[in-house]
Amino acid sequence: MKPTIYDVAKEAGVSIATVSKVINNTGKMRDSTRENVKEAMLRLNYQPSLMASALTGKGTETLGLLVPDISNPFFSEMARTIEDRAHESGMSVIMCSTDENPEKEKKYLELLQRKQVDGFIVASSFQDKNLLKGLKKLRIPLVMLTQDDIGLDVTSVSVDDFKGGYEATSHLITAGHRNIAIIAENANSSKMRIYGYREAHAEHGLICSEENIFQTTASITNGKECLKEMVQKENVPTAIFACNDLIAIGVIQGAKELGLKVPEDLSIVGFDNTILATTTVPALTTVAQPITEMGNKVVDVIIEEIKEKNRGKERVLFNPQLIVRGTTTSID
Amino acid sequence: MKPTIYDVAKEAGVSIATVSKVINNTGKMRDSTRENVKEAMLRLNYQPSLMASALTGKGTETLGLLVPDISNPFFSEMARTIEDRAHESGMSVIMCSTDENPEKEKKYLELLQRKQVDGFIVASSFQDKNLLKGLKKLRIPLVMLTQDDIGLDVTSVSVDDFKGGYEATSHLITAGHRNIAIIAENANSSKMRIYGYREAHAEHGLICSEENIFQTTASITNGKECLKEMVQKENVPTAIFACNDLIAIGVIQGAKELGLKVPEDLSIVGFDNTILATTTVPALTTVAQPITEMGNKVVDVIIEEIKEKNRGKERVLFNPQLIVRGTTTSID
DNA sequence: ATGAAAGCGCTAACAT
DNA sequence: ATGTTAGCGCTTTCAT
Repeated sequence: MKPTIYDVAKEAGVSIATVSKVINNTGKMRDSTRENVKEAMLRLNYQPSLMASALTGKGTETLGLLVPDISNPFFSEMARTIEDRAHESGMSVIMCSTDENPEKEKKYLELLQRKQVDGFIVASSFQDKNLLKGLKKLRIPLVMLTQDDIGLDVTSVSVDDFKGGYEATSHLITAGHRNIAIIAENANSSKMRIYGYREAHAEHGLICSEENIFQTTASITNGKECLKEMVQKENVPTAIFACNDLIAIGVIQGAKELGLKVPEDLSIVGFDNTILATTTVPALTTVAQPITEMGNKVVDVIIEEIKEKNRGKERVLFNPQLIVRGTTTSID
Repeated sequence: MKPTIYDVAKEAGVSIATVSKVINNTGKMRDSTRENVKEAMLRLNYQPSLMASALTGKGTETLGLLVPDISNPFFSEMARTIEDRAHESGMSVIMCSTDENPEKEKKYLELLQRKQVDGFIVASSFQDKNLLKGLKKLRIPLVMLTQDDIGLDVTSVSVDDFKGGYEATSHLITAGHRNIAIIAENANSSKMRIYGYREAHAEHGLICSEENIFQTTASITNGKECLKEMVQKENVPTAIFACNDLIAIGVIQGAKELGLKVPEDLSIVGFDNTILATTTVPALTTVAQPITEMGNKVVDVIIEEIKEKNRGKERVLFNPQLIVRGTTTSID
């Protein structure tokens, strides 16, 4: 059997209370006692049970991370930095992929609550905001990542989507493009990117046709489909701003299949700057989210909230950065 | 406060034992009682605490997954299928990236033990086998994924690396290549792939020069470096078998920088068939691991082991499949 | 400085 | 069919 606090107490010839104190580094006692107990722990290879201590009201030292899909490079890269930062504070992370499916969202949220995670990080899109309200009501720490909801009074860490959309589009407009399509996701972040897209047009005195605004869910296939749809409608833009790298790659591949040259016939800008943006040829011009900074920040923030339950809610906005690579060029 | 089993008992007018029985669907009781209790649970929005039940000896319904790096698409894709399959059995997954660093391996192993995970899945390379032996000694369920160690009597799920290496190399040899380099990882799986590479040479009556065998760790940069090294040594092969997609992509990019045309000047075969293999141009010829099947299997197996602790250890081998795409061509 | 004991929310053996 | 009760391994208050 694994040794318990009782075994250690016996081994060290003290009471379990004393052992508990050395485990938690609390209370006062003779140095020799402390050493004595420590040695006993070592001898028995004792590991305090987190279950038991969690039961007494202490935390589980576990974070719940809800993402749409961990196999999407954007989220796996984000997850990696979250994992590392969390471990620095002795926290581990349980990850769940929701597929943006409200049933799964509910299921995982409940599951993680039963596991008594100390806090939740909810990334990019959560369909059922009421579930989140439920968490708030129970005063369970929650931070939203890469999304924020005006209706929900919750701390959030995201990139400035408006600015990102604006810069991507401006880049294209400046390069001479006048017929620019945008392929967005059905997410709040995309909504802001669309506004940025509009703003860029407005600022240059251009009007943007509603027909150039497409919505889909993030995947290579859908990106490809979208482009084909444009071609069928015989309204092929000279440039496309895809609201994430996955879609952008779909567009690149679709272009290839359709015999369109990138960037000569079609310029493409992505969003996220995942590893995928560096593996295409030509490499993808994209709007980078500072994934590492954001991941670190979101962990810092959730840990803060766990420590002092009702802190003022902040909304942290990071700056996106346009990274010009090979998929965009000027025309005329 | 969150309702406890006592609250439910009071609400339903029964004892906590009865409530416990309906939670676990055990014991016998009047249907009306069961219904009555269920309604009480609903009314209070009661969620049984997994902490408490874990403390009484039941499992935590949590799996520990150790991978080298969750941000590597191969592992994130694998993690995704593991997560899904685990959830089907009501298990969640805590993921940890070890970076193949023995310190981290140790740290995470201990951490997860303290969290009392019901079992471990250890993927691709674990430096310190002794740690694993420790687990075995404590009779903690453990399954190795994408690696197996002859010395360790442990269940494993992997792809047939020998066969994979053999097929990748045969494909190249059949295409007329005679100077084929292999870039391997410092892992056991790569060892078998190298043997497959040798076997293919032998079978065709070819000798393979030791100078053509390179070892590195998986990353795009390292792939690039390796190719440059070859060029410096002025021994540029006509084909390279990279032991994973990441390295293969590095080689592709390196080739581009060096002015080598793929596949005309240099054929390249990867391994894994991750999403990355589909985003390069030309798309990467690679050896596919059946990620979904493997992920499902490894979960099934670990759950079996959790159920009946000492089962016969099995070694499951999946078939790799060569997927010919654009980075290989015949010469002469 | 150290220890005794109550309790955290649950399970399971044993009573009733 | 239902309830009583003794743990599970730990924290924490209150004594000593």
